[in-house]
Amino acid sequence: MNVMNASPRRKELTRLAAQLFVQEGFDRTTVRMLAQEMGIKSGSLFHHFKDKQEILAAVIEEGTQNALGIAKAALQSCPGSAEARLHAMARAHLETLFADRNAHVVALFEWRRLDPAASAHLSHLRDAYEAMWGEVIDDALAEGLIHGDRFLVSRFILGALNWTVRWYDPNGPRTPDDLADELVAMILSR
Amino acid sequence: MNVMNASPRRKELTRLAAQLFVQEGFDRTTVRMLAQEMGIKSGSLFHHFKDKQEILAAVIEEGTQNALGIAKAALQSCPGSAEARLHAMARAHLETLFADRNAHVVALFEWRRLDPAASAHLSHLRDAYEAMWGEVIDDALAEGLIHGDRFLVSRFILGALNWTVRWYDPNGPRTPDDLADELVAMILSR
DNA sequence: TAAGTAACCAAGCAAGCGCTAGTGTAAATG
DNA sequence: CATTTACACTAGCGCTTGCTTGGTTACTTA
Repeated sequence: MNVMNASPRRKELTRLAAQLFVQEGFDRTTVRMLAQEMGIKSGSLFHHFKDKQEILAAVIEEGTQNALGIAKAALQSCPGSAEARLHAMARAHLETLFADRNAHVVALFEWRRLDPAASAHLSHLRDAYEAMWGEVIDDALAEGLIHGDRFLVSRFILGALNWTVRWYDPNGPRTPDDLADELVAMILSR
Repeated sequence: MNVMNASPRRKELTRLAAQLFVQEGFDRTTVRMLAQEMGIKSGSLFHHFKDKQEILAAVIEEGTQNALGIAKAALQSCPGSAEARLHAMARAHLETLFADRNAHVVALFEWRRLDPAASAHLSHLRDAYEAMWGEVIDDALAEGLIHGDRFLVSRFILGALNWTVRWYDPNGPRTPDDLADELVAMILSR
């Protein structure tokens, strides 16, 4: 059953589940499909995960933890100006968004399928991540780099960034960093 | 069966369906739930709609048609500057987004559940809507109101606007127009 | 070498799914 | 008055769902 472990096997199964959840949506993904993708039979799945819900929670937790880690690293290695930190956060956001694209798409669009217990637990992770954004945006506002309402600016920026998963093509001419820089340039007061 | 009619009865059923699709998601909404919400038995549902897919298509078509109508009206009654048209489009977008919030949430987050035929048909409507945005943004770029890549700017703006359905509280202190104005202010080059 | 454990499988259950068939009835239409 | 149309009903078919059961296999450790 392995309630909260992170064996390599389970990590790999989680990765495959994320892929299927994106392709089909959580509800339409059956345990039989998941098992087939993993090369096992559907019964065996329940050795690794308590139930289907736990697979969803594992996928979302994985993505959110990675986002937190990358954002922290980005800010730590960037003690510069508020403008530099704004750039760094935007880049970090898109970096993790496309490095773990499947997990993040699931987190963004299948969150509501979580049962209340899992949702409550994962909300804390997400809140911690958004709090980091809040600080960076506060500093940018304080320095006059951008103008507007603290809350609205945060939501608009995160909305524009998150929505990229719906249209960004990694095989196109632009890198995620290009997107981040262009968005920051667009909102900076000049 | 009523393949493509728009009787008042059917419109009301579509509205109720949109509400349930938002609450539960399309896949988890059963025909029995839909029927109960409509005050009829599940079998009777198939007198109004050919199948469950058609209900989804009706919901999305309703929302998209309204968006098109409102945007056209907004631009027609606003032959002013590019800046005024930008404001008008942003306001129109949020106006329809929250006037028909359920339908638009379904359109934004359940689009992939459409079968290919319905998706192809509705894509044209959506493309027509996005083309209107494209023109307004082109004009704003030409006049130097905003700067950046035509494609990216469009995506960022629509992303920020669409994402509002995930956090906007109509009982809060802000009106949709407030949001639209604040977003436009944020991206205008000053 | 014996015990323990992680990983897996075949089979299947109870519940729920979308949808169909066939029927009844009241109002609109010729 | 006869017919059609719109809308609703009951009953259930055929299938899929998440999950369980009872057991086997392969590897690690004492």
